[in-house]
Amino acid sequence: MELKNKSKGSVLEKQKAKVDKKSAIINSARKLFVQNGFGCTSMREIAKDANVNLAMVNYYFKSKETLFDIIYDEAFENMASQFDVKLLSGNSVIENITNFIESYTEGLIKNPEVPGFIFQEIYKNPDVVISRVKKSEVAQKFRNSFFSSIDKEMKEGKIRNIENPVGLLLNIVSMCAFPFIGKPLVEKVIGSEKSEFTKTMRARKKDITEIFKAYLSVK
Amino acid sequence: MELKNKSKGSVLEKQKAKVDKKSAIINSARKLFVQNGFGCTSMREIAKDANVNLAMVNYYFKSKETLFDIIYDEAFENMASQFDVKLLSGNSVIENITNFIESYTEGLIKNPEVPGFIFQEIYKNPDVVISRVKKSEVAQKFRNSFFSSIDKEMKEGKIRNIENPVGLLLNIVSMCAFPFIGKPLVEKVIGSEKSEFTKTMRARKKDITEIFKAYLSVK
DNA sequence: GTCTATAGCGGGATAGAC
DNA sequence: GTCTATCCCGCTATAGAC
Repeated sequence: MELKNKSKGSVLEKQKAKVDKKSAIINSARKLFVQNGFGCTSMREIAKDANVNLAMVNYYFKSKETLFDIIYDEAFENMASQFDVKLLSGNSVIENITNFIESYTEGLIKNPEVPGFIFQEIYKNPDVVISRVKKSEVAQKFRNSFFSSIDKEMKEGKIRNIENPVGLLLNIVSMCAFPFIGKPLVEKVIGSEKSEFTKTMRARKKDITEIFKAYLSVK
Repeated sequence: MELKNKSKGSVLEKQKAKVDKKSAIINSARKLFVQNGFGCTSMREIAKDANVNLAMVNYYFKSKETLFDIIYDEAFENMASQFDVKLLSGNSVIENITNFIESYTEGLIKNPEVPGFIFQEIYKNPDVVISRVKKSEVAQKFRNSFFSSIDKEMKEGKIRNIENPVGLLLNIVSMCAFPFIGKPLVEKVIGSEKSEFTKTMRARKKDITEIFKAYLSVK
């Protein structure tokens, strides 16, 4: 009779197993939390999806909240990493806007489920999102560059008069992010092709940039 | 000794109580479903909030799903009722867009929680939303009017060339609806004043209209 | 119609053997 | 580290007394 042999491996094998299980849990948690939100995802589901014993999930991550926070943090990291030096190299309002739309859209294409995920949880804790954005150095630098370039070019008469620069930024973000929040819906409307969504979002970059170019150029 | 007297009223009183309880349940259900979504709202919470025995909720509404469907339907009705004849009276692209932004924004101001609510549940069942929009007669008529006016004015050279009219409509909807989906966030950013949000959203109507006027006029 | 009580399930978390 | 078994809780829904 052969007995269960699972705990007979070397120390090295155990460590490897540890890493594998941890990341398997993370992967399943990400998938399920993003899909169904915090409230509609159970630890049992996560364990099953990760092919791991339920007790292991609590062993590695202490609680459901802890695990969720890791996934939520990760989502922000993924988006933030998209905003790099390129974003800060704009020398005019139009350049700033063009760079932003480019970076933001490509970030969303790489993480299409992130906005929906973040907004799903926004109602419970809006402050988490705000503090995250405030912490981001790139976001701060971009804001400063964006608003001061608007100020400057308005005085020079290069662009139209903008009464509410924050509103302008909100409008740009709206156009970029909205289709991703409503992705399941937009996909249905566009058609069944899988790659179609990405293609459409990529094409939108030009359109959105064009809209704001036209708007700003009217004096 | 005075006994409990609750079931001693006349038939008329009972009917009144029935209506009161029913609507109390509906009101609490709306509040909680909209706030927390289907998964994170319990029948116990609803009953407690409505000051009604738990069994009564099932007695009147059979199941949680049934109750939720009523609230979801209601949300669509509220938005749809906003799109009336005014919306269909546009004789040009600009008029159509102006009317749409006006109607849609005012509808959202009256039901600010609706977009967040609908989007919260979109991931589970996008088809529900699509079939609802397709059913709406006003929406269909507006679409036809909108697209044919674009076609006409493009040929006449009155507006710029629009390669993707659906995308244009998506952009308009994006700008109008996005701040409402992120309302808790936007409110924090704008400031603590309660009426400030509505004021800001109302002011945006002019800005958004202006953006598309500028965009369309560039040949 | 109204309530209490409870069936029956699934949730998060942990104790304790190995 | 790993697993089983279990605690204790809250959930939806309903049976059944009044």
